[in-house]
Amino acid sequence: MPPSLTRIPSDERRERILDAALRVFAERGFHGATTRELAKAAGVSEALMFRHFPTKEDLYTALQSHCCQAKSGEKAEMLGSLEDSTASLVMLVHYMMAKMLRPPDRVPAPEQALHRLLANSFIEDGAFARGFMENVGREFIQKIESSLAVAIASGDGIESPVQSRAGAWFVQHFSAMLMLNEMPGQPVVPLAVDRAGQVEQAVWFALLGLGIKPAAIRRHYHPQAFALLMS
Amino acid sequence: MPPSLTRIPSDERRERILDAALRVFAERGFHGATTRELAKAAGVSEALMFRHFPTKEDLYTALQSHCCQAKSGEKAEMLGSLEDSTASLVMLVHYMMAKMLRPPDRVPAPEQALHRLLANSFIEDGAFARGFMENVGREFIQKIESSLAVAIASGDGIESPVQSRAGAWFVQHFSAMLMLNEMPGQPVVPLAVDRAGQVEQAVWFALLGLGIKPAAIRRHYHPQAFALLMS
DNA sequence: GAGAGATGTAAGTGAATGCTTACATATGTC
DNA sequence: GACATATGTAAGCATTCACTTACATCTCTC
Repeated sequence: MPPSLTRIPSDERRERILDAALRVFAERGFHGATTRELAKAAGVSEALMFRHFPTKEDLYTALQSHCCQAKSGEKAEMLGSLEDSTASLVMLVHYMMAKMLRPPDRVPAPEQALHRLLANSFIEDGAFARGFMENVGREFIQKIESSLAVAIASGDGIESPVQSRAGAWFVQHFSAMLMLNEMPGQPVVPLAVDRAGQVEQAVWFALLGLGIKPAAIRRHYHPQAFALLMS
Repeated sequence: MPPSLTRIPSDERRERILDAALRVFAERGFHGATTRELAKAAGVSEALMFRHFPTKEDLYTALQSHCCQAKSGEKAEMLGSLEDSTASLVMLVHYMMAKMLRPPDRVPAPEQALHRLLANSFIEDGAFARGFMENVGREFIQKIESSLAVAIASGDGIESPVQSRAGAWFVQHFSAMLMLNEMPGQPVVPLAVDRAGQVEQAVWFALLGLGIKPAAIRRHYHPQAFALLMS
């Protein structure tokens, strides 16, 4: 071993390789990424990379489960401290839309890379996306679902054929597609001139779709206040 | 030239290669598809394929513009014969959702392949998806937009911050994500047990999101009748 | 029927790809 | 301090890749 390169414990090296692989796989896709690129991005030789991950495919799947574990349980505390109410529902929906409609340069690189991996999974067998949604999205969905049920019971929302569970996933799907739309450098469909108005419209669309009454939305949703709160 | 293979005019051969390439590129992605596979799927030698399309990338982009032209103007007449009204809006939204929520084995293979190409484009630079949306989705969006405006003016819909244009795209985004969700063999998020109920809920969500009043939806939307009409 | 040009293929080409081999250095243990 | 083991690399290996070359056959024109 050349003395120029620091000696590093095995598991830490493993993580560094995974971190680098996330970037490369996200940019190039599975087939587009070469093992040379992957090794170079991690700052190691191919041989060492292949010692940690016997095949390129092993690295890819290891990366996927790594992402699932890393993100899991990140915002459980925030959700736990939130009561089930119309206000919470409005809050959650605004949070989702604002997050998904961030301009691409405001999205941290690792998060963007994760999004690309997820999008790729939809085109492949969907296994990664399925696992990710189950581990990470579930609490979020459950919170929306229970808040929606309370909102309807309290008279803030109407009874409609849209069941709470399905409605919660609809909101998630809708916001995911808003993000997908912005994933290329230039958005596929340019929605509006100003981001803030865009978020506000998306929030209204989602809340109305869930059956929340316009009066209740007006009462609970103050976009500019929310924007300040979350920046 | 071996006598076993029929001689075919150049432009027809070109189309056959494109048809085969659609299948292969959709299944494997750009980097995953090899020129051998592409040629074999088209039933020609690589050399001939390269005579028609100088590089693999040329074939890919030619395929994309081929798809745009092929689909364009397909249902203009149906949309043209539709008046701007709440009924039309309900009809259009149901049509979209029913179409996007078909079980994968009921979606014709070329259409499914096109969807995969589109999804890939979102991960890449989005240029193909952008072109496709402009050429193909525009009329649809415009019809939803104008019908929505009429519905609101007639009192069937409320005035909300969601503008007609944005709302129309929201519906399109929402339905697109429903389809993406079903694109892998097994859906990423299993929404409901029965398809019909799933479509009905999606339609309600979209119409409510646009600001259509529940009473108006109930008046114009009769899922089972629509399902019969369209089968 | 002969020349021209289009349609077609078999058999490569160099370069790149995923992966291995052979070997060197560091570290912990007794 | 020497042995075992883990960390690391340089230099390939066989294969596959996108793409060419050289050549054969068909069809149209005159």
